[in-house]
This record gives sequence, structure tokens and C-alpha cells, in this order.
Amino acid sequence: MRVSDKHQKITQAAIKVFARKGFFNARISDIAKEAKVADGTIYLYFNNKYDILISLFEEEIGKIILKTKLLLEKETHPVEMLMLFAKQHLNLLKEHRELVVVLQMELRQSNEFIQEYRNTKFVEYIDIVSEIIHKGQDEGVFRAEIMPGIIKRAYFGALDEMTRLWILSPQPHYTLDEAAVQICDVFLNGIVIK
Amino acid sequence: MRVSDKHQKITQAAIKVFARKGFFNARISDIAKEAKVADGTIYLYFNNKYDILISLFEEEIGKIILKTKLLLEKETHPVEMLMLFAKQHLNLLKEHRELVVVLQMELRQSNEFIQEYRNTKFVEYIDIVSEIIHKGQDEGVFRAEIMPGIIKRAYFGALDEMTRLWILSPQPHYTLDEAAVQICDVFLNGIVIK
Amino acid sequence: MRVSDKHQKITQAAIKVFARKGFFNARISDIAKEAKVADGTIYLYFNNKYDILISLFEEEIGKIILKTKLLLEKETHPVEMLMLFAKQHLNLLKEHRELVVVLQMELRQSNEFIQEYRNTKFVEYIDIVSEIIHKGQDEGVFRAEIMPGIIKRAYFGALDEMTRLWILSPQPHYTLDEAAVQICDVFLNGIVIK
Amino acid sequence: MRVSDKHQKITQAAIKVFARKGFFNARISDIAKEAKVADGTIYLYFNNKYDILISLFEEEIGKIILKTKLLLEKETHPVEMLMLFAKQHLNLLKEHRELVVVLQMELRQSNEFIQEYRNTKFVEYIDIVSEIIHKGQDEGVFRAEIMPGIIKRAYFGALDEMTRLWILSPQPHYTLDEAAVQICDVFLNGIVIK
DNA sequence: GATGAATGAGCTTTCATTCAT
DNA sequence: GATGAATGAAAGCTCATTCAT
Repeated sequence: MRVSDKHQKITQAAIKVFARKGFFNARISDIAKEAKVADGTIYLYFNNKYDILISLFEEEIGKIILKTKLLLEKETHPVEMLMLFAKQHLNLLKEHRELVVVLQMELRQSNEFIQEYRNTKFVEYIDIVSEIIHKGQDEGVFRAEIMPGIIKRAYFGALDEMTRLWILSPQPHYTLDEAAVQICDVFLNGIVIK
Repeated sequence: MRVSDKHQKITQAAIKVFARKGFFNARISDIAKEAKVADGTIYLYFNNKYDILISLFEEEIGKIILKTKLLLEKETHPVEMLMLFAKQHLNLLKEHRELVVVLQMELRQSNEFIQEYRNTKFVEYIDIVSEIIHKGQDEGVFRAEIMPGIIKRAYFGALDEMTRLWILSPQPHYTLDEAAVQICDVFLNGIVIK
Repeated sequence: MRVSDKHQKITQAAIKVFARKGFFNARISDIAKEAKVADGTIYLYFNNKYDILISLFEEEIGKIILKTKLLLEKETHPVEMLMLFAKQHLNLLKEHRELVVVLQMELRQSNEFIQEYRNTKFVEYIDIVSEIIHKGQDEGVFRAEIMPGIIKRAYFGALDEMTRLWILSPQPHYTLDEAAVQICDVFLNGIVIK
Repeated sequence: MRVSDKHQKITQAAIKVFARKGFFNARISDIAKEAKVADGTIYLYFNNKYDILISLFEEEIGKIILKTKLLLEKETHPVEMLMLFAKQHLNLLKEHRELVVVLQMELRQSNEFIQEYRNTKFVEYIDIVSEIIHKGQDEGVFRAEIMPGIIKRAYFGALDEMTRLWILSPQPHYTLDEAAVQICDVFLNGIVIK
């Protein structure tokens, strides 16, 4: 058995348990049980409970960034790229619901270490948006007075809030696609040169 | 000393402590110390630790909603109203930094009880936005195809993400006003009829 | 209002509360509520929680001893007297159920102070039995080889165990009178000279 | 170390501590210290403080019942059997003083859970007496009008009260054997057919 | 005397982490 | 590497008692 197998099993178990119970209410023994390993085994792969959250975050967000960038390579038009980003972001919920819950909820702790970490990795993800905006401005498609550093966050925040809505309401009023279309509509309308 | 004094003192102390250490890492004795009361005194005013968070949330968000609505009464034009909402939301940070941290962080965590509670009161706040959008559509200022139920969340989410940035980075690249202006610019451009 | 009124009210309230919840699970505030006085008022009449139990015990057992002795004055024959004692003892349950529960249960704590107290007062009560046995032996009715110091306890213990049965089982198989008759029958048969 | 070792160590420690301080005044840390384990270890073997008392009771009374029944198998005459029961009951004090204190004191207190539990196992013990009485009646040795259901309790109560005396007075006036002989004398005299 | 808000010591229980096997 | 029994620090909460009013 490769070392990474156990590591993976524990990470995946932690995602499930953190999503279900929250970081603080999750017990190491819950994760161990879910991963079908002994409690002590977890400490062969992680330094402590926080480390599991941090590692999980680092690895999974890395995968998402990679996947998103690959997807965007197929597009060249900034407008289409922003729409693709939105769809991809909202679609995470379908395929990785538990992970999204963890990213949404548990990474909001007012714990300096977590926040520092969250920021570093998130910036990489959000910067995908600012790069698209820059590209759009360079190509004369987006308004020059738009500040990518602000709008990348606004765009991400808007999508993120929609995600939160779906996580919390089991019976949402809107579909993911409707939301994606609406949000892109407003943002694009707001930033393109007409 | 009026009864409400102790209640107030504990609430304000809890905001400080929760903002500093997070809900789970905050100890009752921390709050008691900060409020300059005995540990047991807290239980004369609150049922348990959660109850402090819930009460705090209910009271403070109530004040914010009231204040925001009062402020908006002075405006009649939907565009101005949305801009006022944005400024007011971002300004909360200046006057009530610790409270905003608690609302941002601790009330987003995946505790069912908190989430359920949070939802009802939060909806009231966010609905201020959708009401403005409705009004704008009725007056023929905003595009009819905009769905207020989605855009209210997108708008709030965008502002909220900016707030988070300021909470986490002590030295932000942008001022609050810059951000407010930019976000309003994009959104309004995106939703007004030209 | 006489001082003793408050004292009485608290004592009676304590009997009810101790019977219902047990000494340790009873709170001073429960007793205060039941007695319709403030918590602090209790400390004007009693030194502490144990003191309530002790006082209650001393006063109530005193009343019982007095009542029992008065009743026995009407009888002269040792056999009849023992039977009367038994009936009287078992009858306490009917008229003072809560008090009997407290005496039965709460005075069994392995608390030296309580036990010492219990012993002193109880001896006075149980000695009523040994005095009757002595009298019976002097009159040639009871066997001389019977040791009153042992049999008084056996007799009391037998009756006491029946009491416990009624306290614990809401639907007992036997009536109080049946039990009294049976126990007297056996004991008297066992100690009289035939 | 076998699992049962820790369980046994904790049980025996609990008996000592409960006997010394009483159930409510005994702290978990007292038991842990006495058992030479960590506080938390206790919770690997017991659910809570009550559970220790209940388990202890179940196990120990079970042993006593077994031992008593084995002992009685050697006798066939009802009179001898009752005498043997009495001796055995009073002898428990010599060999298991602390356990007897717990059974006498702590398990008589008005906790509903304990009472309910106590009843079932205790009945099994006391029923040893009623079975002997039945046997004696069947064999025409004991009077037919004796009600075993009542007299079993009277007999037990008489012995139990003697036990209490020895627990409380370090310097008793009578020996255990004297007491056993006297009580059996009276009871047997009272129930045999002459 | 009477009140009841305030106190804070005290205790059960949990659970992240360790380490002997 | 893997285990899981054992650890013990830590904290939420209770409640007898006090004392200013």
C-alpha cells in the first residue's frame, strides 16, 4: 500500500466528517472511524487536528485551481471565460458538495493561522478572475476603469454567496444555471464596453 | 445597576472575545473576565454559550437592520439607495469591527442551530436589497429580467467578500470608498436600463 | 408572623423537596420556592443545607416519639403494646408519607455527622420497643433469654423494611394491616412464653 | 494487562471511595486516584458516575447471591437453612465491610434510577428467604399461615438493621453470632409448628 | 428581618495526543 | 508502520452561600 493511500483515505474521511459535524465538533476518532484506521495512525500523517484541515484545504483547492485553469485553456474570449469560471465554480457543489461545505464553513474561523492560509491559496484561485479581467481590458473588451483587484473579489463573493444559499437550503428557489446566467449577465453588462 | 447593564456588558464582552478567539476557542471565563463579572453571572442572563452567540446576533443584527432602513428612508431613487446600502454595509466595519468579525466568521460555521437561526434574520437584512431592486424595476429604472432573489445575494456576497478582505488584511490595497464605488458601478451598470 | 412560622414553612417545604428529589439533588432554591421565601431567607433560620436535614429530622422524629409514647400509655399489656407500636409505625406512612421517605432514604448517607445524629435520636425511638420487652420479661410474659437490645432492632428493622417496600412499590401486594398482623404474629409467637 | 483488570481495579476503588465519602460526595478523581488510573480511564469502562454504582451493585450482589445459594445447597432442613442465611448475611460485614456500607447506605437513597435497578436484583436475594419458607411450609415444618412474601422482608429487615448497627458503632454491645442466634431464635420460634 | 442578584469554587466529562506493544 | 488503551488538561455549567439594599 502506498503511503499516499492512507493519507488520501484520511483526507477524504476528514472532508466528510468536517462537512457533517463541523471542525470543532468533529472528533479525531470520528475521522479515524470514517477512514477505517486507528486514531493514532492519523498522527503518522498529520501533526494535529488543524493540520488536517490545512492540508485538506491545500490539496483540494490545488486540484480545483488546476482543473479550472485547464478548462479555461479551451476558451479565449474574456466574456466566455468569465462565464465558464462561474459555471465551473457553481458546479463544484454538484460534484464535491462536502468539500465545498468545508471550504465555505470551516475556513471562516477567526483563527489567524487558518485565515493566513486561506488567504494565500484563495488568492491564487481568485486571481484567475482578475487575470481574465486584465486580458479583457487589454483586448479592449472590458472597461478600463474597472479595477480587477476589487472586481475579482466582488465576482467571487457573488458566486460564493449563491453557493452558501444552496448549501443551507435543501430546496432552493433557483437552479444553479439560472443563477450563473443571471450573475454573469449583470457583471458582464456592468463591465463590458458597449 | 439596571439589569440590562449586565446583559449589555456581557454581550459586548462576548463580541470582543468571540472576535479575538473565535466561538469555540473562547472560554466562558474569558467573557466573564472581559465583562468584569463572575463566570456564574453569565448564566443568569444566558442559558449557555450558544445562547450568548444567538442573542448577540439577534440583538445586533436587529440594530443594523433598523439603522439601515432609517438611513434609506432619506433616499427615493433606487440607484442612490443601492449605493447607500453598499456604503452603509462597508462602513459597519469602521464602527463595529469586532461585531462584523463575529458575523463574518463565527456565524458562518456549520452548526445547524446557528445556521437555522442565522438564516431568518439575515434574510431580513438581504431583503432590503431585493426590495430596492423591485422598486427600481417598478419604476422602470432597472431591467425587468433581473431576478431580485438572485441579485440581492450576489450584491450582498460581493460586498461581504470585500469586508472579509479588510478584516483579514490590516493593510488593504483599496479604501472602503473605492470599493463601494467600483462595486456599485459594475452592478448598477449591469442592471440599469440604458 | 411568628418566627417559627417561617421556620416551619421551610421545614415542611424541605420535607417535600427532599422526598421528591433527594437531599443532594434538591436545591436550596427549590426549597425556597416551595416555601415561598427568598433563597437568602433560609439562611436566617438554618446554617446550611445539612442543617435543614438535621433540624427537620430532630423536630419530626421528636414529634413521632411523643405521639407514640402517648398512644402507648393507654395500653398496659406488653403484647398489645408491641402490636400498637407496629401499627403506629406502619401508619406513619399514611399520614406523613413524605417525611417517612426522607427518614428512610436521606438519613442513610454515609456522612458521619448525619449518622451520629440519626443514631442518637433513633435510639430514643427504638428504645420504646426494648422498654416494652423488658416490661414483658418482668411480668413473666416474654421469655427471659430474649435480649431486648437485639430484638428491639430486629423488630424495628422488620417494620422498617416493610415501610421501604411501600415507598418503593406504588402497587404493593399486601396491605399495611396484613403486614402488621403477620410480623407481630411471628415476633410475638417467637418471644412469648407458652 | 487484561481489560478486566482495569475494570476490577476501578470497581474496587469505587467501593472504597463510596463507602468512605458517599456517592454524591465522592469525586471521580478520588476513585481514579484510589484505582491508580487517570480520570479519563474510568470513562473507558463506565459511562458515568452512576454507571459505576450500578455496575458495582450488579456485579457484587450477583456474587453474593451465587455464594449464598451455593452455601445453602449443603443444607436441606429449612430451619438450618434460615440460620445459615442469617449467619452468611451478617458475615458479609467481616469480609466485605466497605461493600456492605455501600449497599446499606448509598443504594437506599431516593434516586429513582437506583431504586428501580436495586429492586430487581435485591428481590432475587431476598427471595432466597421466601423460597426457604415455602419449602418449610411444604415440608410441614413452618406454619402454613405465614406469608412468605411478608416474612422474607421482615427477616431480611431484621438482619439488615443489625448490620447497620455494626457499621455505625465501632464498639458494638453484641457480637455478630449472638445477634444471629437471637434473631433466628425468635423468628424460628415464631414460625415453626410446635 | 427579607430579598435575590452575584459570586466563584468545584466537579463531571470530553477528547486531542501519546506511546508501549 | 499501525494500533488503540491510556492519559490528563481543560472548560462548561451548577448551586450553596453571601451581602448590599
